[in-house]
Amino acid sequence: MITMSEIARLTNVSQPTVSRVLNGNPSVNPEVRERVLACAREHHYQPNALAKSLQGQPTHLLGVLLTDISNGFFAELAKEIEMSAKQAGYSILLWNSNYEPERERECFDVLRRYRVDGVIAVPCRADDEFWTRGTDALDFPLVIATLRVPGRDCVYVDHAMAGSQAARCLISRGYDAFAFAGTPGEDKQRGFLAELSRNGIAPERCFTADVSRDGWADVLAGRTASREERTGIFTSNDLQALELLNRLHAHGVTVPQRAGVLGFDDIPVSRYLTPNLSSMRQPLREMAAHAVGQLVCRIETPDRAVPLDLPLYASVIARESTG
Amino acid sequence: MITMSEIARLTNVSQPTVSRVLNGNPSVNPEVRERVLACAREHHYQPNALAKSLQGQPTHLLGVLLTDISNGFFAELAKEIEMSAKQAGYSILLWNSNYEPERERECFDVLRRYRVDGVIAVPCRADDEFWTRGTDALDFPLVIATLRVPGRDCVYVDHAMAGSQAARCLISRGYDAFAFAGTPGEDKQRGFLAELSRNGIAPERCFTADVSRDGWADVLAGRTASREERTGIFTSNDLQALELLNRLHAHGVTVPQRAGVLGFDDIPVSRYLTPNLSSMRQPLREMAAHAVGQLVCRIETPDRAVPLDLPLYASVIARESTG
DNA sequence: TTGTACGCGTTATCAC
DNA sequence: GTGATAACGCGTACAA
Repeated sequence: MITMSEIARLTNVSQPTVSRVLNGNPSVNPEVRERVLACAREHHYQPNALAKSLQGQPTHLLGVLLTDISNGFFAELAKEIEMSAKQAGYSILLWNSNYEPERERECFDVLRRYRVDGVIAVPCRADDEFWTRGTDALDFPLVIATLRVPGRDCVYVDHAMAGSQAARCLISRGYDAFAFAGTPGEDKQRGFLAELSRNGIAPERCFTADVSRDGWADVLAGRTASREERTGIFTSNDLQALELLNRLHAHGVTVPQRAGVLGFDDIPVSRYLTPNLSSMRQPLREMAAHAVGQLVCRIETPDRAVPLDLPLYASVIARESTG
Repeated sequence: MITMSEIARLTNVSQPTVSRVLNGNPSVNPEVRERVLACAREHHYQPNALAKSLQGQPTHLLGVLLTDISNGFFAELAKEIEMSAKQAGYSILLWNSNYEPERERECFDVLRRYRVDGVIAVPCRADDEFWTRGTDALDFPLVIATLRVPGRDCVYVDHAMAGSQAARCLISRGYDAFAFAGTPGEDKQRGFLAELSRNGIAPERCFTADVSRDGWADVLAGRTASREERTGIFTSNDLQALELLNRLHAHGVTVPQRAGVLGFDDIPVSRYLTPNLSSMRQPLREMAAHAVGQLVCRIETPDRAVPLDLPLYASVIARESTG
């Protein structure tokens, strides 16, 4: 790959002059400028970004640490991040943790080696001290996406609020029994139960299916089939909703008549199902744009940057499965 | 971020000695070694990968150019590539072309700036001269994934063969009318028709629905509903299959009794549908492993590298939708 | 075993 | 307007 010195040699000028030309410095003889530019074009010159960064210049590299990019949700997020970053002039170094905390640390070592200007991360767990210790001397700004980590810059969807919206949706559709499928204790469940409570429905009347247990969908479907009431079910993500629809069908429970199902994430296939799956959409593009924006702000104008703790809101996409 | 020179200063040795310690060169006084290592650990030293590469050392960066990572198929591919690359000691610079050829060229400029050691690419179109001109002086080895580009290293699934397998599957299930949904002229269609032909079924008897036309699924479903025969339908990807299942349902066509549906890509949701969607699975992991392997071989042992043009084969995953 | 000197490609600071 | 020159962090001769 051709270098500035090489162009200088070929055009009989000094290397700094080449640098001036290529960086648009006006104080260069027009003739020389043309000669140099022509030579650079001819040889497809591209500046060595690595050498630049040796002089303390930014690398224009952003590390993006995800748990699992094969998950459609994170894949979409990655795409939005990549697009926002590209627009801001940054390239993406991608890393999957596969939900293994050790991988996360490994990632940081590697990203430091490449002197990335900043990192956007989706931690495996928000409560890991690796992420929470805000005082840790990091070599670059870090923005957390999809999770709230107090004391750090973060953009995330308010899952408790989402749970609450889900409850309101199911209540308004006339369901009179309720169930939640997900991980007991998670924010979506808390919000869901709280909203039911506010509407005079005791939390005990809401059955929770722990999706980490095999056969949870079968159990929940069976339970739904055996009851008189119409059950409104909120699942923690769309794949779980699909599995549940499948089991409900097997148990002869009609959707949305006997049971309503509301998923989460609004994966692309939702709209093609029979019945179409109602779901909740996270504002992915906004999340990505805010994350990149905050990161770039921290990088380029650190003094003007202010801490960011930005909850965004999911929205209900009502289709057939909730009537 | 601490540098070797800085460690040298703190430990009262010269910078090259630090270099020797950190690179495991044995000819260093054990005491000095300990002192240096301790200092390095204390300050979380990480070598500057960029400075290394300035001396002609590899960057250990691989460019990965995809059309659209938000597509579940490419997301999975990206994950497998990332895993293989990580194992081989490389990191990933990710870029989406969004199916825009100009973006592809842009990508190459950027990747050259970062002096990536090699690139794995999924071109928008295999016939673009940008990809086919094998003589183009590239600055790094390039491996094409998912598409065959004659004269270049490539790993891909044989789509014509896949079409043929699809036909055999549907024939064996007793369907006696056939349809293909996809882009007219694509390899899968060619293979599908050829295999039907070999089994005494004239290509004219196979209806092709052009998925680029709005309402194709409705048309195909209507046509299927109006016929006596049981129709075996092969779709170019699973999302199309989902849309079709939806329309077939609307037209009262029972699956798999009156129509069989075989998708392509085997996206994760397939198994949760009612009926479960039969599909064809591409060997993603193998494709990624071969691509990375070939690339690493070209990078690290260029003399031993031989051209690669490797067709892989998709396999039918028979579920309920084909009976 | 250790230190000195140099070069990689670039930017920046000087003189001229 | 232009060309020396130093500096960035590192590896590698070579010298001691």
